[in-house]
Amino acid sequence: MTREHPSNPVVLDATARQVLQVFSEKSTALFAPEAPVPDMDNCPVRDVLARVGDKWSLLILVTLSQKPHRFSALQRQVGDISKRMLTQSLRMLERDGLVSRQVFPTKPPSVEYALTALGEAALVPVAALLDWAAGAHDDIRAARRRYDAEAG
Amino acid sequence: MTREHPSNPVVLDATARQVLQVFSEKSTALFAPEAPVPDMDNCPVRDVLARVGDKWSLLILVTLSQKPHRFSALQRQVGDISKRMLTQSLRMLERDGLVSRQVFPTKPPSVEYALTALGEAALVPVAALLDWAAGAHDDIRAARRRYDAEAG
DNA sequence: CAGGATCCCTTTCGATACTG
DNA sequence: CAGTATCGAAAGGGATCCTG
Repeated sequence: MTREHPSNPVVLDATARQVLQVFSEKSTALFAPEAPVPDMDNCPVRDVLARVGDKWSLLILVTLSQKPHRFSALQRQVGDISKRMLTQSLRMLERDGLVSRQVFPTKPPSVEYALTALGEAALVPVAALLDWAAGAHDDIRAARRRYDAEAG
Repeated sequence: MTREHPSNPVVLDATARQVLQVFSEKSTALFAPEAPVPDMDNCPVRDVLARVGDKWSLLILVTLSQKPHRFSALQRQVGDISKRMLTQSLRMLERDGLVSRQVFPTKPPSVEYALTALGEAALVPVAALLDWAAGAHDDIRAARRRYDAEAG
């Protein structure tokens, strides 16, 4: 955060402009100096990308899209996630309103996690991205082999 | 990777099944035992998610979608990225065939980076995700306020 | 059962200095 | 200009132990 930024903003189309503005921490480098710097709590793109990009959130969401799960069942389903990370990931997802948490005061207690409507909606564009990724797999692997082959 | 996995696979629909299979390192916990364990080089979803989720790749792709950029111009546009991370990110994107790199043997040398067709195609589902994120921003922030308000 | 707290190792990434 | 090399701080994340 210490580097200097020359003021040479270029013309970006509206979509990319918005995307960059909400995404970049230092978007002032890309826009007029008087534009307000979006703080991190104000950046939905970084928020969403952080969830999508982290190790477990997406896997949890997809698992919950099948049906609601209790904590332990969720851990078994996801596979090799630790209780620590499962708890932590669920808290973030719950805080963002993507997952609901319902406690049943039985003995011993049971807690059921489920997708909210917002969580289900989130999976729509995510699924599209995953589909693209699956489709582009061959191309990516081919490019990778070419790259590694020359001057490896 | 040391935890044990009971063999209680559940029924998942085909899409989620594929997503989970390519995504989860321990997908054997979710599928039949005889299913081949996808190695990491064979997992396009993790690959793509790693690019989408990391700190700079997406910003670089969006910047390049405007027009090809030289190294220094790209660094200025992105904002507060270090040369180290810019180089590293570009190498990964180039290796995956999303970005092309062309060297002009001038003095001093100049290098131009541009999106490939694959890179442009990748931005389509990514843009959809970003659009959703922008649209869901208010809902997410509202949920967050509610969560933080109660028992903060 | 559903976590919280703690420890510690690994990876990530920024800063800095140097090179063809 | 376009990188490479090295270092250290910070974050991510697993293992383990403890609790209502």
